[in-house]
Amino acid sequence: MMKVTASQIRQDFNNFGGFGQQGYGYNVEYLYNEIAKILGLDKTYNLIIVGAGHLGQALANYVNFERRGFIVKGIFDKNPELYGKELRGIAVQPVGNIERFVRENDIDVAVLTIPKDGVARTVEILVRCNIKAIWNFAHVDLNVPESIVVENVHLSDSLMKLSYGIANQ
Amino acid sequence: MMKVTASQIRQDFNNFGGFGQQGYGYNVEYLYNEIAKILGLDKTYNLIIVGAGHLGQALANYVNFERRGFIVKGIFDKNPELYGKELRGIAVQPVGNIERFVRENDIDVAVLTIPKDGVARTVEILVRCNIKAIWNFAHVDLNVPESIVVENVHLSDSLMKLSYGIANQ
DNA sequence: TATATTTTGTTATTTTTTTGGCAGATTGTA
DNA sequence: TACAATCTGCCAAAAAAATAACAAAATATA
Repeated sequence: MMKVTASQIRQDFNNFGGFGQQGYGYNVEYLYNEIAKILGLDKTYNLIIVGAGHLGQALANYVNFERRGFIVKGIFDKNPELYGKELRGIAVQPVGNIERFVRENDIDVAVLTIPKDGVARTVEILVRCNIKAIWNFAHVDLNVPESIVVENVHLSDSLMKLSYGIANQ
Repeated sequence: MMKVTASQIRQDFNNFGGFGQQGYGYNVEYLYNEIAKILGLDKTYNLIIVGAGHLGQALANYVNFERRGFIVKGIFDKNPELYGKELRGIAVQPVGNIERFVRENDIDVAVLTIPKDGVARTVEILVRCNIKAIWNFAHVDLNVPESIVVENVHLSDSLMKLSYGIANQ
């Protein structure tokens, strides 16, 4: 189903340890929980969304956040018309509040869903208040210290992969 | 800047041919266009968006589609309240219209931004009317013939990668 | 003009990843 | 109880990818 060989799955697992029992198999529930621990899904993290456009709103309503241990604490935008608008019970705030909010609410992760012109300044602020990680949906690569975890979602790249797929059957 | 060695870039290019001139270098504009051709970005494709929720709306307003040769021709949703609502000048239609629309308008690509319960039925319809490719934002893997190009954007996976990154510095 | 420098294409080497094979451990069956 | 059958962990082999090295071709410099 996953288009992966049994051998590869065993090798991959064994990079983190042995989770099964020879001759018997894997206990699926135990394995699932162990993988969750490896991925850090047993911990919870506080999160803010920067950019309350369509994508930001889609993510704010993204149910899986909680399931993965990410708790949406704040939403920010530079558009005054959105101030106070509630998404899942959380009011949109001005981006000027980010620095104080992150420091006071122990925020770990920022989701970036803003146009690229605002990215550099926003990232600077996030770095200054010691954010741990950035989930980056902006179409630029971020310039941050090594210690900050960045996970990019570059939809442009994905679209170009699709295009290549069509062009080559 | 890209954290890739010069050697690797040369190797990668040479999988598709030689684009430079020894001793002189690469003509950047020529190289850019050649890569665009390889990726199929010189052609245009007709596209529909299935699911006009926040994510669908975000993508409908996604400016880069046109730049990459993808033209949004139709938007569909099952929620009657959205019927007729215009996004970038295109009215949302009932999902029941998909089959006829795809056949009549020579649609190449479908963007799936619907909850997972509706996916199987929708994919069946898309396969039946010979869609070429699916850009899949739904949180399930699709069951389609080999000949159909599928590009998955699994945000859950990305979020778990982020989690792993934080858990391991 | 001769020589040094730069830069790509290509081949060789090294490293990494994937696959294959088998021993050890457990369950099922005659 | 003996013998298959099944399934994981681990090691070996094969394949793939990344890196290194160098020749060929162009420019820059003395």
